[in-house]
Amino acid sequence: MMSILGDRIFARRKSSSVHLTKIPAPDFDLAMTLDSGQVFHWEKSGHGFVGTIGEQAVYVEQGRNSLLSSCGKQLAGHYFALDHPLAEICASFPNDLTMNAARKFCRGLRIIRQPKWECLATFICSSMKQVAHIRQISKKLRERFGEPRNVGDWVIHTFPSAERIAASSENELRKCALGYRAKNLLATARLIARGDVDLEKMSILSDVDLRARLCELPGVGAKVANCVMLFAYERLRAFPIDVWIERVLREKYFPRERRLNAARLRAFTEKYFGEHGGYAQQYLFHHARMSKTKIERKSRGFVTPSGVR
DNA sequence: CTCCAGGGATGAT
DNA sequence: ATCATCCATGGA
Repeated sequence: MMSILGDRIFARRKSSSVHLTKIPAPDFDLAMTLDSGQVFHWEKSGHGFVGTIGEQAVYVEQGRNSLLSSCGKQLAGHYFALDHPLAEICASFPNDLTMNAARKFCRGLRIIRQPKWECLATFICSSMKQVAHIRQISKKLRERFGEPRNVGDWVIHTFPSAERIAASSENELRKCALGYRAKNLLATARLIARGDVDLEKMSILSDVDLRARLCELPGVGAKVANCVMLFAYERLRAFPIDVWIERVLREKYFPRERRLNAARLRAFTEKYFGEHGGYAQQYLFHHARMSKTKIERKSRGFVTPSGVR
């Protein structure tokens, strides 16, 4: 109760005490981008969000056709991919009812450029977890193992390095609500900390080779590999298929179609959604997720009270 | 309370 | 090569 009130006052003071630079950003929706399930650590604060870009703490806020940022234009512009030709990208999506609805709903959503280790580690923790849970895990990892940084009156934490995680223990990681994922995160962190795997050098690999190399890491399968390729390696063709996307594909693109395995779904998505398939996937994912939670909220008011039984 | 979640590794057909 | 099970956790 006290902390909630304190946070609000804090936020207002912070947003007025930090100097913001204005970056032209037509066709950009900050809130949609940060709430679309591609990045999990940004927190609402005042009229904007507080988070980290790499090692730096940053406050960002939506402006009129612009992005207001406490950090340099270069850093924020690159992170939020303001240079992506969004109109062209959206125009490359297939022209069908499902895709058109998602494209309209997600206007201004951009695939951002995340640090590779941070993105990989977060998605290793994402398996069989709801977005809200992933946010909690990310926060706990940062608060326990990351380094504090200041922005305005706020203190937030960087995402811990692979070396720091590697120096931890499975038991310690499990305190961050990781469950069985702790072992995988620790094993992958150790491979990277030891130098057996160099995420930066893997940038030169082709899509096929990069995916294969990522899948060699403990806790990384096709889905997580595609997320990391899309969100950290700027492979805009990578098409992660999770439970939400699979549901959309089956219901909208293969209604009443038995015998649909992972291989056939993958073959379809690769040829149908094209060179920016990852972008299309993110639009479909966010639209489906927002639509369902809205329906659930709406129907809840009409449901008979629980406890009747 | 039950249900389910941005899955992956493993072992059985 | 496909398919079934198990794995921890907590918000809805």
